[in-house]
Amino acid sequence: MKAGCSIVEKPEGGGGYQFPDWAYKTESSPGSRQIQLWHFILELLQKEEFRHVIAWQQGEYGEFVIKDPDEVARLWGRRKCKPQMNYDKLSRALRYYYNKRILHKTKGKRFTYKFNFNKLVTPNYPFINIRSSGVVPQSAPPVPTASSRFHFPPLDTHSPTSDVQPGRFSASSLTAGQELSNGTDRKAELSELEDGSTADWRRGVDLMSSRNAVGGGGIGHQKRKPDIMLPLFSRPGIYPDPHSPFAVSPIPGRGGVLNVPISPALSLTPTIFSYSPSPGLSPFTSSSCFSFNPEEMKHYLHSQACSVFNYHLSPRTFPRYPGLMVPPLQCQMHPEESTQFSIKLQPPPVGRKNRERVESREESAPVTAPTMAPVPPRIKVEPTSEKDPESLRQSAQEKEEHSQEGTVPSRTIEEEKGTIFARPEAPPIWSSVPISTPSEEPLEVTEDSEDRPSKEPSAPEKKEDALMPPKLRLKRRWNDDPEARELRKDGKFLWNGSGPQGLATAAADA
DNA sequence: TACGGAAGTC
DNA sequence: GACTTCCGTA
Repeated sequence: MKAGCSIVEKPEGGGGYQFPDWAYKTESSPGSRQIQLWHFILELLQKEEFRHVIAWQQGEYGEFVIKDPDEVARLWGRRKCKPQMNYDKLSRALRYYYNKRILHKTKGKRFTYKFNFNKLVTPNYPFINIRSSGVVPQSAPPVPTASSRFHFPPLDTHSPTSDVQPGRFSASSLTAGQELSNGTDRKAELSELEDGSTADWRRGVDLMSSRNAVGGGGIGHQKRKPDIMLPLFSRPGIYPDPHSPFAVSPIPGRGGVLNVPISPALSLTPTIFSYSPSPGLSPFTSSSCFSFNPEEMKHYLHSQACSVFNYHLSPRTFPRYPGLMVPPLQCQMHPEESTQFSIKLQPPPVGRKNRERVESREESAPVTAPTMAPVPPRIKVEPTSEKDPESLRQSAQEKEEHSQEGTVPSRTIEEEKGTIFARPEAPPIWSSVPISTPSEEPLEVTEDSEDRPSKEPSAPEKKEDALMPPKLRLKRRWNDDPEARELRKDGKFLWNGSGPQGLATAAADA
């Protein structure tokens, strides 16, 4: 930001999303030394005095209307010291956000755009918490049912260039956040699967709120960093808080660095959250918060697995953590939830070229969409993803349901076309499968597993086996191996419920 | 009004 | 990398 150009000094504490202080520092604009347009838009949206210029659209979460395009452009131009700025140019910049999926256009509505907060919040505010005590000010985008869950830490009222407040956004979270946003070629990792629509977010928040209604209150009162808790799946039972798998650490006094957001967006930067085997090598090293807590690690891995499954992410997104096994996954949501919680990830906006490409490709390579014939989930299918007949039936039913769910009215055909998921399937198969990452990517069967020695070389490699695709081979082994079956039956499976010891054992076994 | 390519700037 | 500027197209 050039000096003297700023017109929006600092967001007021009272309005709009309360992004952390550093979010408004130009340096915090990921990948840029200048304020980014979306930042600026948020700022305007947040300020009462610009309500006549730009405002949140009622009824649609994250949607805003530019009421006075020229004025917005003028403000933007002023901010950027570009007196020649006009709406045409500004909108061009906005259109660049389509591809980044930070923003998309609300079709049919003039000057109306919609934020994809998943894209904004997660990479930039990875440790923001959504707390039951949260407050969403007036100007925040309408969140029909659970606005009170959406909370950003309050802003400081002092200089925008002041440092991050300890305890608000700790160095670690900031670092992580910046690592996130500056991580290696994120574009490459931004598969279309990884995007969550704001609707997802909303649904998730709704989910949270409904859960909070029952057991709420526990999370927010804990003295901990303002982690972001993207509301998704919980694993009831182990942790006292039913709302989130990460909400409360079982270890007293530990907020839990591993309170990692599990969201479609998590996978945006899978490697960022990869935990190095040694805390010393951890990305969180610089933080005093790092703890190598096996419980949390298990929890984290578990959730990762859930995430991988539920969002059909590539298991590549799974952290490599030699020796660590993931406990049996019970990502299956509560029945009611699983029926309500339908995920529709936003596809990337299909550009002209892409549109053509997609269309031409559709015949040969069907895209996953609820309306289409059953297609393999867009996840690297691992041996573990073989389902037993029961789960197959289930997922078939689910698929049917998906196709019956019909289309969300507000979605355009184009969006619908690209809709990736109608609902995340619970991962029954993972429930018994070790997600170990010992000698490197046992999950990575699809790609290069062929060159790798299989995990159980003891099993006689039959010729037919050899001819079999690795997936099938592993499946067979999985199904046939009595030992494995036994383990499955017992539910031992490396995860024996003995906590850290189990982990240790598992690691040792591995 | 909106989209997106292309080239240029910082 | 994130725009800015220009422009052809729908």
